[in-house]
Amino acid sequence: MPAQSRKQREIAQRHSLFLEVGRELLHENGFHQLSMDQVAEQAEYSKGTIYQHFHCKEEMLIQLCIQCMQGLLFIGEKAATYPGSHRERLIAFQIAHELWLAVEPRDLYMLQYVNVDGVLSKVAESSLAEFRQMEAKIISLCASIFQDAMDCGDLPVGELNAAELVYGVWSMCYGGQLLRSYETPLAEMGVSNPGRTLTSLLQATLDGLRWTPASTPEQTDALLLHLETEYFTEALAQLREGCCSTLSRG
Amino acid sequence: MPAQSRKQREIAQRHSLFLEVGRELLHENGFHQLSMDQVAEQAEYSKGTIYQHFHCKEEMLIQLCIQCMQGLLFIGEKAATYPGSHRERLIAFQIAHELWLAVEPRDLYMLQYVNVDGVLSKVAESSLAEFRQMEAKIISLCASIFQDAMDCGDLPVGELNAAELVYGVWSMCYGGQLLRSYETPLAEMGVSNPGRTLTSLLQATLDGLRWTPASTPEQTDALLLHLETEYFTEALAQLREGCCSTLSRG
DNA sequence: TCAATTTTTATACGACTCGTCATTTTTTGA
DNA sequence: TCAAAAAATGACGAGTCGTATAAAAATTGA
Repeated sequence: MPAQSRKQREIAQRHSLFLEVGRELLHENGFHQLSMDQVAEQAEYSKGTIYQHFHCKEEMLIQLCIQCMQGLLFIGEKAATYPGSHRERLIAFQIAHELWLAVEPRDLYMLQYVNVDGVLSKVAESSLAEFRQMEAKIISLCASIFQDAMDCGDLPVGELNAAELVYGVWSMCYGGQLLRSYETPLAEMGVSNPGRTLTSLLQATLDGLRWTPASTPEQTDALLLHLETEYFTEALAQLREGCCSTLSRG
Repeated sequence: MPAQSRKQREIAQRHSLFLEVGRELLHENGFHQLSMDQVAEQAEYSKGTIYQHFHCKEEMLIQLCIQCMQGLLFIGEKAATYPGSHRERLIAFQIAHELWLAVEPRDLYMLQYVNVDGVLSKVAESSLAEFRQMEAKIISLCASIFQDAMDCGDLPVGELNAAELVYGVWSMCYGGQLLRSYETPLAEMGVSNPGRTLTSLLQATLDGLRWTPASTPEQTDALLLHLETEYFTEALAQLREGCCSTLSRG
């Protein structure tokens, strides 16, 4: 007895197809301009069929976001198990975030859409729960790095607890990526490499928190090089493949 | 000869009325749900008249954003002239940002809407120019604090230039406020006072950058108290008034 | 094999929105 | 007062979402 019948497999495949088409159209035109009729046409199914899979446009969006966050969680887990100091793990986590977004920068828009205009109030309860769960997992993954560093004494316990530190780092990463996605001319301002800027600033913050050992620019450069060209390459390749294979082409 | 004729004054007043009505409806329902028919009805004018003032919905949004940023610039200038150390000025700048948003938290949504869905590509060129100019002014205001601190030796010149430091701080403030505006349960996570968390983290970052004198939690508390209950009170009152007086009631 | 039943797909439709433009109303100036 | 100019109006076309009904296809059972 197969785990899924032929019919069920077909339905699941269609679901993936719709998501993939939706993702592409969303990237091209934005959420507001995304039309369900267009998705139907492009996927070569009727609108009624689409609405059997997603009871509203917002539901489609949140499912795309969940996919998106699964990718982030995947590479975040890789970062959290980096074989090095706790400090290196935290930097790896930030870099993971950077690299993940670099795979498909337009995904960032999805995460913005989903948080405005009452989108979350329209989606299915189960989808919202899954979304929140993904969020919580990523947060706790990051928090565990801080907590471990405190437990082993690398990071002295100060004013802020692990959750607060996560909030701060997350703010900086997320805000930094949003600002880059906006059309504000950062380069003209004098910010030539925003990702590297955030890493340096994060290192400064960790120094300020008295996280030992302190950082040097040379060490940071070496770590970044290693992470970007070696440690994460396989995970990134999987991520890229995962992105496209949701269509289950071929 | 009056600077403006009666007619011109009437038109300007109507313009303000439309913006005010638009702002309220935007706050209530979000940008996508904001209907120009509704604005027309609420303002007791016809839609055609509205469209004489704003050639599209997006144009209305960006004008609201410009108003919004004028408020931020106003209180930011107050922060940048805080009579204290450069370091205190920078903290004042962050607090100004916090207090400004506290006056009308829903304004943050506007600043998000305007940066997605190709809104900026639909607005009048002059509006976009004004928007960018406001942005640039706020950025350079913040950059000047960093630059002054470097010039006088309080902040050693390191890896990052003033613009890059602004980018980092701005990322943290903006990202932090967005995360708060989302419905993610920060309090449950363990972040009881996000604003204070960011200030502490900013202080840690400045410590890490070797900005002298170093901070202590007690000094920070005292500074915050002074800023929130004394230094900014008048500016905030003006901001609140400005918010409502755009309608030019009475 | 073939009719009855169930499931799946397609599409016409109502309700709503944006932005336009011909028509109506108001204002201006002789 | 009254004609010309300016401004305000709202019906309209085009396009969207989500639904509900009709058509088609697949499955069943004899």
